[in-house]
Amino acid sequence: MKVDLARIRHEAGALANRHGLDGLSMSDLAAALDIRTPSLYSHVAGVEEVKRHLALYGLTELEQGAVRATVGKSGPDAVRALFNGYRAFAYRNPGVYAATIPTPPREDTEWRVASSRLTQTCLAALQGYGLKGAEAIHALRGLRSLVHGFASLEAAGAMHHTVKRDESFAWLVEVFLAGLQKAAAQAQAHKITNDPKGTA
Amino acid sequence: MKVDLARIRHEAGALANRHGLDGLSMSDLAAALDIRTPSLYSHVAGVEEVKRHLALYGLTELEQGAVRATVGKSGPDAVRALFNGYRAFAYRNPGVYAATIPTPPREDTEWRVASSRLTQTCLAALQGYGLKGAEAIHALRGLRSLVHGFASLEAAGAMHHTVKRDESFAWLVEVFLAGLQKAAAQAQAHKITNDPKGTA
DNA sequence: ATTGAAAAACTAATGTTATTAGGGTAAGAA
DNA sequence: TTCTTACCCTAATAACATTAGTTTTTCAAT
Repeated sequence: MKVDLARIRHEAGALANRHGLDGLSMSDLAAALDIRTPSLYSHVAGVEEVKRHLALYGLTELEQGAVRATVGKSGPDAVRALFNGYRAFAYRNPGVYAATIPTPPREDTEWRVASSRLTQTCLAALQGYGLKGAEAIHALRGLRSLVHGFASLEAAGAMHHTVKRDESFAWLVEVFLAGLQKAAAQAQAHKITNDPKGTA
Repeated sequence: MKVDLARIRHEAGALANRHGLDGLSMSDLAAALDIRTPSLYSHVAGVEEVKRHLALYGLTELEQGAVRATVGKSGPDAVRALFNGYRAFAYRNPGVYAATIPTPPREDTEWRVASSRLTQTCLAALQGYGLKGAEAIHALRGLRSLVHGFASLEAAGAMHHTVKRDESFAWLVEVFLAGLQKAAAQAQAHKITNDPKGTA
């Protein structure tokens, strides 16, 4: 069968999901594509580039999923939907998800763009809370820390009681939303205090 | 110089912190100890066992740090101190910290004990909120997800604006505490509703 | 249809790492 | 002092990534 980038990405993703991102090898990938290992180098420069393609794919999927999940929603509903979609993707594609974590190198514009698109979409989902400047960054980082932490502990097998994992995630999301609410209210109060007529 | 387990652990930790846990190799470790690679096998069974020792060390440090940080504190103060200590350790020892994440195999009692000791200490720090059953587990998982998520994104270089990282972490901790507070209050309310005289 | 260049496959070789096998040395207990 | 054990060594094997160099396939232009 024809070997192209799409198929490489697909098989690499499947392998990474099965054996872990670190367990992904050029040998296994070549075998899955039914060619010899060195032949892979006609298509990709090396294992790093394979992982880079996985990262691009994962970031795009996450971003599109986030858009689909949050469209037409706002406030807590949007954030909840974002959380659930994000976690579901990470849970179903642990290897691909892991590839999205490293920070792209400065010179890799394509990767950086994909990464920042996801960031923008997450920020958009938080819009309803009206957080400004540093607060918005804090919220964004909090959101990412929360999903990433939960998803990677889940993937590491740290959470035994299968039944309650969804419940725990939902609980944590609500905790976050409550805190977010409070932060938004305080920010609002400050603004009114400092600029009562909202003319700033 | 004499080679023993303590020195192996020490050098392995240093290497893992410098080059990442995955970058830790038997070759580098042997070189750091000034012996040939195969000689390492007189002391440890392989790279897996080296990582296991790192995990044991990391779990112990985290637990002792948590105890030291929270002693004499309760409620939000205890949880805040736990968060800060946990993150500080992960930040200063990214390689060792990464070793503490995988779930120990069923048969490895020592590792499992170290792991569950840390869990118990975290639970103890949350005691003040009086959460019962599933709620307590949710809170515990939430706490771990937050620190782990934040610490590993931080280690991955995901958070650029250096200045504000501490601020973001503090913000996230406060969000969690606010949510915890609310959850505790609701749990209390339910208890009173269902068993007004508290005789259950 | 034929040819000629580019793409993509192959074999062979190099270097790195983990690990095992087997042999020598030095230190400490009998 | 001798013997045993612990610890070091060299040599060898196997898995992997990658490079070099060659052949085959493909496909577009004649």
